[in-house]
Amino acid sequence: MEQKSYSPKASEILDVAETHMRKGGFDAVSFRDLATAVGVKSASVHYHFPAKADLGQAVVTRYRERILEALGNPTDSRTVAAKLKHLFSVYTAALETGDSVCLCAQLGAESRYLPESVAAEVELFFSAMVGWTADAIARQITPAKANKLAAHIISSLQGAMVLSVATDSHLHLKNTQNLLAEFVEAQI
Amino acid sequence: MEQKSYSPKASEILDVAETHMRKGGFDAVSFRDLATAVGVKSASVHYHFPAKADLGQAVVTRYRERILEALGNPTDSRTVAAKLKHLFSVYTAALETGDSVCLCAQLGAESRYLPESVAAEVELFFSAMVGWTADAIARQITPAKANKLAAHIISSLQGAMVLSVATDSHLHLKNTQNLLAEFVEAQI
DNA sequence: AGTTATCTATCTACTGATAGGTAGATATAT
DNA sequence: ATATATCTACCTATCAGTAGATAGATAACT
Repeated sequence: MEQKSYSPKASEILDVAETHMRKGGFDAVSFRDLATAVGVKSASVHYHFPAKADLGQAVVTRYRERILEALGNPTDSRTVAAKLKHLFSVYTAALETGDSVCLCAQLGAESRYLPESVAAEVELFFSAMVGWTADAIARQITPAKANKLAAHIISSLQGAMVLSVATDSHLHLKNTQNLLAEFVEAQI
Repeated sequence: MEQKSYSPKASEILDVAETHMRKGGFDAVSFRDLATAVGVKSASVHYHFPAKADLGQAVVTRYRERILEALGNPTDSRTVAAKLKHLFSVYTAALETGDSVCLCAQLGAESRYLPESVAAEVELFFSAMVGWTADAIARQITPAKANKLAAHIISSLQGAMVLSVATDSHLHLKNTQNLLAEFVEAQI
């Protein structure tokens, strides 16, 4: 997993693109708007990211790498409860910085209309998140059971983000986290 | 809740708009595409729905009415398990007919970029769904607890739809339904 | 000389929206 | 019954704005 590095301007472009994409989806981002936001012309944005699919892919890849790095090692010595709490805090922070859903909740929903390369990255994000969570909760339970529980946890968190944004009440995410914690405790 | 009635052509337009909107969001629908699909000119689509916000609002309203009608009375004599099973079947059917997420998972994610009137309808959809579910599971538990549990159920189902579409594996929805059923059973 | 990062200028295609017109059905008034 | 008016559902034609993308020039740094 070599972390690709971007020039300062390219990073800036990715920042703006990510923010807009999270709020309005892939089509809510335009080369002109990006260019204006970072102080260049649209042709220069094409220089850094030749086609829009390249831009989308870069945004999602960087997003995944950043989140997974923030999550840390799922098999370290922390307790299951502590890891779960950490996972929750990452979701809460994502919701609060920007008042928008997870990038991949947005793009995942419109998966069928995305360039294939972008959709593949989105799928990879979800696999990685479920994988991390399964590793984090694996103890006495079987791997199969851990996987199912992990998929449910990620699904619930993603959905709760959508409801939080759509109903303008961030309590939905908190509520789902509380009930998930209770449920997982009983399962492990 | 007076059910608004549309002319055959207007209904046809709403059908196509709903399908496209579920797969690609609000901006994935264009007046020209709709017109071509139903065999008229774009100006005629504007005749039925003057502005795009009107179209979006109509699509969401009709969607909510249809789903709630399919759900039936949440306080009838069926068992809680039977009602929950019915709710699940509505979600499964929605996913399978069209291989796309719930209309409001899509629009809810991009809530901040929608015309206000459309966003309000999306919010109403979620309120209605949580309300129905809270009524359906209310028994010995307090209304406050029923509401929290209901919100969690709807959140989880919405998120599971997103993962199902994004990872192209409808098992996510089934998995979440299984675990939800287990959790709710233990709570009531 | 080659690479990097930008520019100007332009292209085609598409967006939502509007103005103004028309054929045919329906309703009202004489 | 007949003439007049209104309504429905479409049409043609057009608008200004924006989309992604490209060609070719320029300047700076290695």
